[in-house]
Amino acid sequence: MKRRKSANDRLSGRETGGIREASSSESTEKLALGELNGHIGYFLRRLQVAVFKDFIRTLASTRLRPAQYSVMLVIEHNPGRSQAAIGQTLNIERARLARLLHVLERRKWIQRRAATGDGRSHSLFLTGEGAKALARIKTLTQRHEAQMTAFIGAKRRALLMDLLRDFG
Amino acid sequence: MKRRKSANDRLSGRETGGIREASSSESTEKLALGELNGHIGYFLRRLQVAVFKDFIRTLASTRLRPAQYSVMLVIEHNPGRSQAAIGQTLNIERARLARLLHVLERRKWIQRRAATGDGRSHSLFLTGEGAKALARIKTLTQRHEAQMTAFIGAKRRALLMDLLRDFG
DNA sequence: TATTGTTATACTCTATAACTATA
DNA sequence: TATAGTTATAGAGTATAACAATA
Repeated sequence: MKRRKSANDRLSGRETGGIREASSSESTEKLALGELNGHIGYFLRRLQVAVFKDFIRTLASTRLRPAQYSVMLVIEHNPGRSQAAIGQTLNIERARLARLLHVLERRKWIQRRAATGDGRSHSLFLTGEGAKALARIKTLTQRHEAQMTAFIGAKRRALLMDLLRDFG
Repeated sequence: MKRRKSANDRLSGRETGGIREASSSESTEKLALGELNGHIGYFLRRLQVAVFKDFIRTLASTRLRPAQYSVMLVIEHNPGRSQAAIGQTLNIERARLARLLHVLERRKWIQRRAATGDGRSHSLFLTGEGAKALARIKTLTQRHEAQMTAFIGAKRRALLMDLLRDFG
């Protein structure tokens, strides 16, 4: 296979805007990985952590976590749906989603209304303030995604997306 | 691109040995993801979580977490190295690695010895018991990886490995 | 009985800071 | 001063269990 030497260079922060900020003094000796080389989970995890770190750093000013962002997006695109539906879509456990929504509610970015027809359900909506905040947030997440495309390489990223989408 | 319908079927547990155990009664309605469709981090995370869940389930009898497994492997393949070297290799923060090693030490699977030449360092080794346990553990992780190959598809897995290895 | 949402507990993981002992 | 390792704390994410209200 073709191995892009530049990928590891960028990972190490040896180029501009690298993900890790390894100082040149720090001895970055890498040991043998053994059977880890045969585990796809290991490599999936490494890249996922790097991508999430960039997301969190790029969105730091908003104090919005990846999971919170995904919930706001799904509410925006599916207004009025229940917590159960959101949780099933994003694989977020209902207990965790309840607390996550409380945080977003405290920031006045989302709103719960009594669901028509089922007294147990809440219908979820973005507030006007939440929609405005999300628009601003999207300019940051677009910047994040552009950084990831530069980091991974446009072609490699497209290939990965095609391979990964099936499992979303 | 070719979209393997069977991938989502397996994800939903509709085939034998599926990853999720969605009962057929449970309404698995998926909502629109919006801009999430353009974020590679989202899809990386989904698959990584699925793979780690299978790892944890397959190794449940050993109560060994993915991070602990990776540390034991790197110690096995690099006996006598310091905690700093292990941590740098696996991107595990030193404070976290210290506690993780205490757990493995309490199970008598690893051993710290005073490093020759630097009084600050510990040299890390597997114990005989640890090496034996790791051999047994590897039969389980091989089973896990075989399950992942069946889940992802051998060809797709190979393509992913090639694309992801660059960032490890 | 089952589902929706809530609260609570426990454990893992990540990120820091402060500390010691050595270099 | 800097590094290796330790301890502690705080927050996020995950996994359960128990509960009230409703279906």
